[in-house]
Amino acid sequence: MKYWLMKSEPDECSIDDALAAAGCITPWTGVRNYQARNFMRDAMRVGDGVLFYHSSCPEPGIAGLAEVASAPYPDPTQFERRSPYYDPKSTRAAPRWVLVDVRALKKTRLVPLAELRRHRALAKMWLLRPGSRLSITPVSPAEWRTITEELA
DNA sequence: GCCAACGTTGGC
DNA sequence: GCCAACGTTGGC
Repeated sequence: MKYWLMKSEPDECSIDDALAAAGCITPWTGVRNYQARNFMRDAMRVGDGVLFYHSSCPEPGIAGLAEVASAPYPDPTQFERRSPYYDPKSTRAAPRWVLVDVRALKKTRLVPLAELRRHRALAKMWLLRPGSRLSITPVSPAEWRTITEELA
């Protein structure tokens, strides 16, 4: 069992949107970074814990809890010509981008980025590394414990 | 809207 | 394979 932090722009898909979706399932479309893709493709397992993070918004921070709900499969938006995520270099025979389904579990209080930064126990969190912009990052069991206790 | 950090592209 | 140019991310 592993843990992850996944960023979503609340304008696109907030924790409320994710909880309102059928079965609370959101296909995590639009990841176009190889490192983030590789985490989904190679490392995630159904049932892994997910911190649902709101980014590029007035109050960036952790907004909810979720879990990985599917094996990786090709991101359909890479084939959709009108999608902002269309990738003309990808083919159905050899899809370049994959995603997993994410099941939203609950909305939490918003834990702002600034609060995460203040936590000594979280000093090594990938999200907090200087210059880190990855939209999917691993979370250690200790970091997961610290944050979920913070939310309790 | 700014800008620093980072990833990708493409010419050579 | 190098590296300059360009695009994107995302906090502020």
